[in-house]
Amino acid sequence: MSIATVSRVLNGSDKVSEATRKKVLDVMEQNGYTPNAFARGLGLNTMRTVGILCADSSDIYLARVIYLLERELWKNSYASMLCCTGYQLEEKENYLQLLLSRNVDALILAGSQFIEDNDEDNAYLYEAAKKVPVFLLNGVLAGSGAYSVVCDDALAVKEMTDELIGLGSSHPIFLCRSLSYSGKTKLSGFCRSLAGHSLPKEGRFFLCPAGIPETAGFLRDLEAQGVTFDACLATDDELAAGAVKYALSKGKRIPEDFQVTGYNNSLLSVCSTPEITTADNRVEFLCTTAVSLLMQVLEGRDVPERTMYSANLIRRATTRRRDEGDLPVEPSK
Amino acid sequence: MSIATVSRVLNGSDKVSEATRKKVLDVMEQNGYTPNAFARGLGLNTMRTVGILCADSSDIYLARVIYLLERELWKNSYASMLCCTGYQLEEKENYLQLLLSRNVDALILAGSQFIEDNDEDNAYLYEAAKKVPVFLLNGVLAGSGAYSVVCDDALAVKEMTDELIGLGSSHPIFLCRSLSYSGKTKLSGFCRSLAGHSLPKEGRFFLCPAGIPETAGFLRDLEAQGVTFDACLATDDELAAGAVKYALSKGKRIPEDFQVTGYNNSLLSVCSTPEITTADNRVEFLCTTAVSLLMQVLEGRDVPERTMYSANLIRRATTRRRDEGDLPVEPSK
DNA sequence: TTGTAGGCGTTATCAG
DNA sequence: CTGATAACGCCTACAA
Repeated sequence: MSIATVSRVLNGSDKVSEATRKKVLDVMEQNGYTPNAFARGLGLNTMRTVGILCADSSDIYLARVIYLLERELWKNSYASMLCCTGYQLEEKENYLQLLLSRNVDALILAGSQFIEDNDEDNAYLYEAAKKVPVFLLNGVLAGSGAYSVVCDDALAVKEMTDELIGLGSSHPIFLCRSLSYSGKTKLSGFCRSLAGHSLPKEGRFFLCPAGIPETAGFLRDLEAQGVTFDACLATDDELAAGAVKYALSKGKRIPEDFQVTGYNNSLLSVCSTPEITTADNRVEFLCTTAVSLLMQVLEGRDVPERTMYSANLIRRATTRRRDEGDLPVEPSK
Repeated sequence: MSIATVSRVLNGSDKVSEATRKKVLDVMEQNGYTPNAFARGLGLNTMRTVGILCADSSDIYLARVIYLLERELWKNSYASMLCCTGYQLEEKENYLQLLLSRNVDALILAGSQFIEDNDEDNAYLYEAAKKVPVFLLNGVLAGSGAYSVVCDDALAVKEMTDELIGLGSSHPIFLCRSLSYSGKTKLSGFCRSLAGHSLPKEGRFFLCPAGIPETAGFLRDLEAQGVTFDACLATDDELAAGAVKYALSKGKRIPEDFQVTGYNNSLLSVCSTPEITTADNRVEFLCTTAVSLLMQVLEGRDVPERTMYSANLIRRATTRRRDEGDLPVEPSK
């Protein structure tokens, strides 16, 4: 019963007789032996760990992404190292360095906050991608070497805008929290729709501070400043909830006087009253796909560097109805 | 410039001349050298990593806990290994084993789902606590060896119940998702209040399925079954939001006909209309305290095994007012 | 099928 | 202050 034999048992080698295997396992059990992970890592050059980066895991959407990623990785016997970077570029770089210095097997960047406008600022991502597989969720890196899985947000927003306009809105506005990759993508969908309806896009989109009451206040200010709007397309459900609060506070009827759409089909969309029409961007699909692709990459297989899928429109009470045949839909949470 | 010197530079030893230190750093820079974390771990017997266990990181409350813990640990240069165990005992044990087998420096169990009724089922926690410091957030282990930081939920719920009754409710009910440690604690506060007002507690508390529409449906069923209630104390804001939906669907006026309180002061409490009266259990305080204590334990210092703090009542629109002097309060998110 | 021995990349303990 | 050198605990040819 040498050290080597123990190692073989540990690694499930088939070159061990059933008898000794059992004996080894017994002894391990009795002595409460746990192999040293570091030494193991040294030898195998991996600890089966992937680093997950996100700006803020307390965001209701990202929280769900994190959860699903972790569960999926665990199924493949990978552990997850979570890093909440915040929104500062420098912090993101620091965290990424940390992860790399810990020899993670791969990186998953959750959320579109990781793509900077200035491509130079993405250099560290390119560098990282040379060392380990890097997966971007809802973000695309130009030259790449990294993999990305993205939802076709532009299309979804375009369709939503088309629908709002079709339902009678003549002055829709677009509200987003920041012009991140996803913010810009969604905005492009909004603009495409406006263009298709020969509506001007100038002065129709706004950056809005975070928070539900803040958003409501922001819209009240907008109205006070003389901006006309009869519908609001928000880039997430929280903003949309704020828009709903705005309408309620001004005595506007939803959806008769004012229509609202959110994004993500989160709990907030059904917590709000009236319940919010939103886009379900299928987080579950996003996460299982990403992890599945990642596993393939780690096995050395070739996978497409970019996969895109589309969102589903969930019609609820903040938009008008053309017909009444629809069934109620559950939030994705 | 031997290997030993490099090591010393890496570990910031003071026994290196400034000249050679600089030279080493230069060479490291040029060759893009990154020390091997596993070998490092082998030598130091730590990788400065703590394992965070939670049942479901997509829960709006736990998500915030996770976020705050990670940030706080990172400030102390510890990385976080996240494990979402779900609610099955077996999975919890598996995850805990995984973490232990990876030689984490400590464990943090976030949420009260980790304390089982049958103390035998907590054996694995006691075992774990013998190997590394174990911190329980919102949960207490009887004999211990583990540390716990808990909010005095019983008191908070008692006060809320007292207040509802004082404001005219004669038939309050208590709604919770499960009889976890925290569920039971809150329930005890509820019962204490009822007893204080000579109200019977029999048939006044209920286990309610998850989900906002489900909760609303549950209350409608309850009413249909002939249960009388004019106020609902929910153990979290999601349940409370469901209760609000119930009242709206039945045309009850809030708070005149029906009062509601939530718990956690989460985004849901202000997303709902009307906004929900809730208890702020100060997650931030919880997390910073826990990590700070953990750091002390890791430094070998003695810290109390149990620290308790109290929640703040946040009065909003789902409960009646005695006086009107209060100021609006922001959610803790 | 099993045991032996070298190597993995650091840290830490000694001498110099 | 610096340089050998023995751990650290496991993995993996290679030998038996």
